[in-house]
Amino acid sequence: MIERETQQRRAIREAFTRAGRPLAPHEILEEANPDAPTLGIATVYRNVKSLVDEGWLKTVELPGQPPRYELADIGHHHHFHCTTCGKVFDIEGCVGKLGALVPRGYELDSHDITLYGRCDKCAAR
Amino acid sequence: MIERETQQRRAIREAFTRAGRPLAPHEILEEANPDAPTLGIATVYRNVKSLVDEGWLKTVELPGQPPRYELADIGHHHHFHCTTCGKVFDIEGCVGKLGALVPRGYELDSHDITLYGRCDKCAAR
DNA sequence: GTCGTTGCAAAGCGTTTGCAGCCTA
DNA sequence: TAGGCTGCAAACGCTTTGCAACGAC
Repeated sequence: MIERETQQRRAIREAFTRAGRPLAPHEILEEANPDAPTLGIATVYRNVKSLVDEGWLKTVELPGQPPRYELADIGHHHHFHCTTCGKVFDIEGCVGKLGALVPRGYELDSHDITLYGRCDKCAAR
Repeated sequence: MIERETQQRRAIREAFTRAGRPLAPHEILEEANPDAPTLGIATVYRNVKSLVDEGWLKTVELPGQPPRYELADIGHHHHFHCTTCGKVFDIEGCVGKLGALVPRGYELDSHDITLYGRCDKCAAR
């Protein structure tokens, strides 16, 4: 599908490896700006889509938020959404016994957990 | 703010008490159609907004989904999203020890848990 | 009869698509 | 050089807003 490694595509990849947290399309644009000042939002959307298709990125959906994306090679984890700065951070670990919550007759496949509060930088202020 | 109890507003209220689950705007339109066949989507949005403002409804945000709404007077709970029929159901109970997941320096305020799978009707097929 | 509310249509906003020119291979 | 990729602008789908007509009080 994607066959060429362009400046723009490289800048988008580096934005993710540098950030180390899930990025929304407009955050990608900002993060990649030093490497690719003329990068357009349409190019961000197109490259993100192909990077997800080829398994380099995965989609991170949080309640009430536009989709973000992060490197696909990190394992099962959840997310912390800072309500002050708006950034999203990865959280390690998971809780057990979610199956106990499911009503009789329902079949559980997977789950999402989102934590809300203040990140270390925002809490320190 | 809202001063009049119109046919449309009554139909929207009844849609929620009848459904007993979170409803998205288009689901409200369908559910209220028997009571208010000419109901317009703009009216749904305006009434939902005012019902949230006055505390009769609350917003239910699920990952990757448009906002839904449900009666505000039900307590803390989470949601089950059926990946077959697309409907959302309330789940009672909650897990503990989420605080243990939070990194040092972060402050936890609240959380969302979303379960995915098949509801009883879809699982029975 | 007043004036808040409704329904339509236009405006917004974020995302996707069409197309001519650019640039990687 | 060829053809995939980019950037702009138009198209889209969902939500919000403007406005004239309607209807609750």
